[in-house]
Amino acid sequence: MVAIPGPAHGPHSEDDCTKRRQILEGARAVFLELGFDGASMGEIAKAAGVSKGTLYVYFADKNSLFGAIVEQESRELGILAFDFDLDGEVGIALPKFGQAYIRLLCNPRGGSAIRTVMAIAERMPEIGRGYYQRVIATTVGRLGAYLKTQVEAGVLTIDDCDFAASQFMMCCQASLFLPFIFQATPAPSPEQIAKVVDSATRMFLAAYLAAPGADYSSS
Amino acid sequence: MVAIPGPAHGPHSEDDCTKRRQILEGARAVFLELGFDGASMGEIAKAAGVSKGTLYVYFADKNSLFGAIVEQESRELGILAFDFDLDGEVGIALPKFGQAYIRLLCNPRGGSAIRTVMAIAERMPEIGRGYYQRVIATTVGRLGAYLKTQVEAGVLTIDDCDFAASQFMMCCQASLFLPFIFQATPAPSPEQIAKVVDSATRMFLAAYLAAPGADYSSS
Amino acid sequence: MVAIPGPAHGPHSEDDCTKRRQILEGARAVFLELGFDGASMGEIAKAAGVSKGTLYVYFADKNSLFGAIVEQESRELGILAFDFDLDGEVGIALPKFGQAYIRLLCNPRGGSAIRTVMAIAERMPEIGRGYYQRVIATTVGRLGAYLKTQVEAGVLTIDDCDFAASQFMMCCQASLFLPFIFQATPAPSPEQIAKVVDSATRMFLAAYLAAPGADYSSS
Amino acid sequence: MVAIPGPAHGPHSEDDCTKRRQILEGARAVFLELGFDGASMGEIAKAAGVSKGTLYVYFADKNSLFGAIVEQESRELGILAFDFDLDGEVGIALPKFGQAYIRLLCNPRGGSAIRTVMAIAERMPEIGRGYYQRVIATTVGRLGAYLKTQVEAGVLTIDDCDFAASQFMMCCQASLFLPFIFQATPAPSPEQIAKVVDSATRMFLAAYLAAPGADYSSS
DNA sequence: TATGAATGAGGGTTCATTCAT
DNA sequence: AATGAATGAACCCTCATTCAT
Repeated sequence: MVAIPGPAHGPHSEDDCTKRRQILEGARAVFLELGFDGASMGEIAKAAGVSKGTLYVYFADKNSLFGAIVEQESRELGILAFDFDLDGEVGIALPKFGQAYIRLLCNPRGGSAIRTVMAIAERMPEIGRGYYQRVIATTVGRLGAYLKTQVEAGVLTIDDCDFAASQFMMCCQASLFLPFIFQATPAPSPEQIAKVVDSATRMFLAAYLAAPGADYSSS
Repeated sequence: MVAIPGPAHGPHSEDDCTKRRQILEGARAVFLELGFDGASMGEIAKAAGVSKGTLYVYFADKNSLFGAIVEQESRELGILAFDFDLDGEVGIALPKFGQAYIRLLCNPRGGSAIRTVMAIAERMPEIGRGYYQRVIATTVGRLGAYLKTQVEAGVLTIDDCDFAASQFMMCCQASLFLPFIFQATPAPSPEQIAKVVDSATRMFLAAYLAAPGADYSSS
Repeated sequence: MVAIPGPAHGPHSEDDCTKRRQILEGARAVFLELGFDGASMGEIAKAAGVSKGTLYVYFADKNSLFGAIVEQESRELGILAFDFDLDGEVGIALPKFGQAYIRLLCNPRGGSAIRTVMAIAERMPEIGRGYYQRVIATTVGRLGAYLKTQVEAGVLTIDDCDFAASQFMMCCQASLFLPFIFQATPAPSPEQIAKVVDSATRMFLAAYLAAPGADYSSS
Repeated sequence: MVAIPGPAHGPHSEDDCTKRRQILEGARAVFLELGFDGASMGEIAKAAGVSKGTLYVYFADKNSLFGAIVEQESRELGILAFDFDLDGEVGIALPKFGQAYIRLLCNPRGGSAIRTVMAIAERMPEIGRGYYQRVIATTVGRLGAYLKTQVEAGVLTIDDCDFAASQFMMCCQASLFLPFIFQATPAPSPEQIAKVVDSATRMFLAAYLAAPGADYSSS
């Protein structure tokens, strides 16, 4: 379902990537704005500045092109997640991480991949699953690993670090993500984000800072 | 963009509501299963047991019909939110509320309204906004109001009760909602839900149970 | 692969047949002139005087429409074959039959079904087989049955009457059918047909008229 | 409509013929298998092992390439016809000829030129006409010439030798060619062919073996 | 009011052909 | 001469919408 880059499709001259990237860029814009069904190959071709036929030189069909977009998008986000600066003291690391995460989620540039993928997940479960694994699960794992170091350092008391990571990440979204995704409010400002993330951090630490009998992550 | 019930559209005989409701029911099933673009008026007519032409007697066009569905759906969910049993002690009320909320969100029966509306929110912002207001904001408000009573009763120490409500609700989703919506896992079991909600409750109370200097909801 | 007339497709009002026949007529003209691949649904719609969409109200797809044309055509030819006047003396009956058969085969009105079906038989074997059965085999069987009566009457001496029938029919085509089908000559005139068929008759009778040791139909 | 070999098209280096023949070979395979419309230039290029662009170096367009294929094919068949062993006694020569002819017609290897050309004859009459002249008419003429020698030798009594040749050839097809071309039966076995051809021979000789008043070829 | 036949614009896709390299 | 990337017209088919009944 996902376009395999390589010999399967697309020309192989030196400037392959130019046209290919051009198409991906146009398709990204159109798909993320209009969704899978709402986007038409004609529109995509126009946005990419190529002819409709050329799309099919590089991608087998609409599904493949969409798959490539999602894969690219999720790879980029996955990479971003790995760039998160997760060192040092929890009181510093958590807010930094949380802010970066929310900025990623509530990207003000047009078209939300997360929305588009959610939308299609029922009809194209692999796409949804793949995106979740590459973006969400990866990021949770990243934060979970950091939490684990803090547990081992005796700073935090957590039973299930990945679950706690997920709790923190969700908490950071409070009052921000849903209004944004439903278009009820514009993308949150850095200040809003900072405030919400700080509150989430305090909440999280109230629950998990090492203290006798203070582990709330399990029953 | 949303069908206004009344003189603008729809017949006015005695069994108006019958046909209209019949159509809404069919349209609901098809829209929530296939999304706005995936649903066709023919399919909807078949599901509703009426002719295609009849759809246009009651609704101006596909957009209007969709708007009516979303409005109905969100009104129903809003009502459900008001049925949440929010009395008594926080240690009891919060888990009950949280579980009901997650069950609502991660409805295992096919076709998620939340996904369908998210999907279209970029192209039809009023639809998204309306849904958010009627479902999410309402529920947050409901929980916020309850929290306020507890603050006034001296049980909790919270500055912004609606924001805290949102925090709790997001916390309850940890590890459940995103995998579900991305089709990475099946709908969570009641046991899973209970466990996650319990943890969220403990976290929430660790942060907000009334104690000197324990308010984390504001800077 | 063949359109089933009835509830499967097409509207069911009183003048069903009008539109349906209109479409079949247009499709017949275009298919038989241009062949299956050469014919476009747009062209057919134009020839039929309906919109492209309407074609799909009456027929599921291009294949079905083509199948319906071939079926109709072969049914008509099959009926014609049964109308052949096959009574009385062989010296009268055979030429009459042969002439009717060649007229049928070398129909001067535009578009030869036999050619169109031959053309597609490799890719749509059922279509070819069905046509052969309904048109050729039926006609051979018809003549074979007549020959049998003459054998039983002691007029002819034939071992395999259906094979002999096929021989006669092929003989009647000599110098007529192939040039016609390859567009090397126009459709033969009645006089040409009569001459060729008479010769075939004489040849046939020379071989099969009852006489001691005169059966040539088997080894 | 048919590519003229010479200055009009095609390069003139030493290995011209190599590439050209390579293309013709690939095109032959694809055209005869899929028909004119079913064959795509891309498929042909692949089958020929050259690039799509190269096809247009040697042939002006798809029509020209097809014309060249048919011309080549018909020339080859015409040559085959001239190789038919037509000497000696009619009782030997006729069956030999008939069998070779039917084997040629009912070629069991995929892709029948005769079908492909018939299919296109209405839209490209010159192609059909050319094929008929080069293949059918030539072969008829060849057999007709032989028959003439036998007439002159006093063995046969025939008025129109070419017509009689056509009669014999059609007779040989009885029960074989039409079922084969319509895909109603597989290609006939050598045994079936032999039997049918023998019967045709006996029939033919019954009609035309020299005897007082035995000429059936004219009125 | 309710129907469903009819429409035609637009969907994704293929392919003969061109042209810069 | 040979390539193959690029094109755009045309393909089959779907579907929101209209309208005569």
